[in-house]
Amino acid sequence: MARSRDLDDSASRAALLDAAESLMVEHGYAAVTTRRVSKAAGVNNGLVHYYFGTMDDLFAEAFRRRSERSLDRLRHVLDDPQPLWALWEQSRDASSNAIVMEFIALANHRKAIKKEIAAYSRQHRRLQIERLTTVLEGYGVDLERWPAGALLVLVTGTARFLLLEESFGVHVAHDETVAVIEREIGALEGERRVYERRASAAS
Amino acid sequence: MARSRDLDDSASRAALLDAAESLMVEHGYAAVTTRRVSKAAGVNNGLVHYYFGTMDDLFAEAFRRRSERSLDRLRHVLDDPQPLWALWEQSRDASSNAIVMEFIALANHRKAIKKEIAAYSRQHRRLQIERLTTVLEGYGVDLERWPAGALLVLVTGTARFLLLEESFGVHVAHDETVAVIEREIGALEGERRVYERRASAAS
DNA sequence: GTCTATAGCTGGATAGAC
DNA sequence: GTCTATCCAGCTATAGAC
Repeated sequence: MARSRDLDDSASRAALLDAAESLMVEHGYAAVTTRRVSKAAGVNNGLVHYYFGTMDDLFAEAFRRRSERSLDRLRHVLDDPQPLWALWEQSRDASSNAIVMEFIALANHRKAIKKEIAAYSRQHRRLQIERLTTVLEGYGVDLERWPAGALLVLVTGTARFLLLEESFGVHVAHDETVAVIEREIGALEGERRVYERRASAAS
Repeated sequence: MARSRDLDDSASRAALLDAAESLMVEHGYAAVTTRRVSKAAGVNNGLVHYYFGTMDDLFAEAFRRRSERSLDRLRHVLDDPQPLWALWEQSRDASSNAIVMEFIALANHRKAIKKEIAAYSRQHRRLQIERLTTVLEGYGVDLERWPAGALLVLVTGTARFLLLEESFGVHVAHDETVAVIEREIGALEGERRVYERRASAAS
C-alpha cells in the first residue's frame, strides 16, 4: 500500500505482467526473460527493472495478481446449485492449471515464489474446507468418517494429477478414475445439470 | 545396444550420471550445467559432451537409468504380504519423489525428456494395474465398481499431491486425508504389520 | 580418454541521455 | 517514463593438444 497508485496502474506495468503470464503458459517460465517479456509487452526492456526491480519481483507480483483473482472466483464456485460438480469441473480445468504448474516448477528455484504459493495454497484450502463442510452437511454426509478436508484433497489432488499426466500425453486408467469420482458426486447431488451463466466479477 | 560396452561402463560416465542426479535433488535441475556436473563428478567438463553429446542426452540417460531401477523395484513391491500398504508407503516416499518432480519440471522445457517420462509412466501404470487387479480380486473387491486403475490413480495421485504440498510446507487437511486412505486400506488388509526386511536388488 | 582454451550466445542489471 | 548502450556472468559446444 506504500506503493504509489500511479506506479501500480501504469499500462506498461500491466502489459508486462500480462506478457509474463502468457509467455509462461505458452513457452514455460524459462521464456520469461527481461528481453522477451518486454518485447512481448511492447515496451522497452529497461522498464522491467524500473517497475519490478528484479525478475523475482516480477514473478512474485504476477503470482499475487493471479491469486487474488483466483480467490475471488473460488468464493463463487461453491455457490453453484451443484457445488460438488462445480468444484470438480474447476479442478479439471486445464487452462487455469497450466500456469499454476509453471509457477510450481518455478518455485523450485525461486524461494520468494515458494513462499507466495504456500501462503496462497493454505488460504485457498481453508476457504474451500469451510464452504465444503456446509455443503456436505446439507447432503447428510458423515463428516466424522469423511471429513470435508480429506474429500477435498482426494478430489482436487487427483484432478491435478490427472491434468499433469494428460499434459504428458499419459491417459492410462484416467477414464475409469473420472467415472468413479463422477459416480460418487452424482450419488450425492444427482446428474450434472446446465444452468444459466451466473454473473461473475472475474473476467 | 549399438553403443559399446566400454563407453557405457566407464567410471567417468557413471560418475557424471550420479552427479547429475544428486545435483538435481539438492539444487534443482537448473544446477545441472556442464561445468557444475563435471566438477561434482570430479571429471573434466569436456567429458560431458564426449559421453553424452548434449545436455539433453545426459538428462535422458539419467532418467532412463532411474526408470529401469524403479521398474525393477516396482515388480517386488506388490509381492509384499500387505501389497496395498506397501504401495501406499512407496507412494508416500518423499526421497524418491523429489527427483521425479525435478524431472517433471525439467520436461516442460526439454521435449526429449517429456517423451521418456510419458513412456515410463504408461509402462509403470500398466504394470501396477496388472498386479493390483490380482490383489484386489483376492480381497473380494467389486472391480466393476472400483476398478484397480481408478483406485491406483486415486491413491498414487493423492500421495503425490500430498508430497508436492509438503515440499512447500503446506499441510492443511493432510492428516485427515492420510487417515481416510489408511482406514480404507486397513479395512481390506488389516493393520500394517512389520516384516523381516526383504532381499532386494535395488540399493 | 582427458584436458585446456575459446568461440558464440543469452541473460540480468545498471548508467545515463532524453 | 522511456530508451540505448553496455558491463559482466554463465552457459553449451567445439577444436585441438596431449
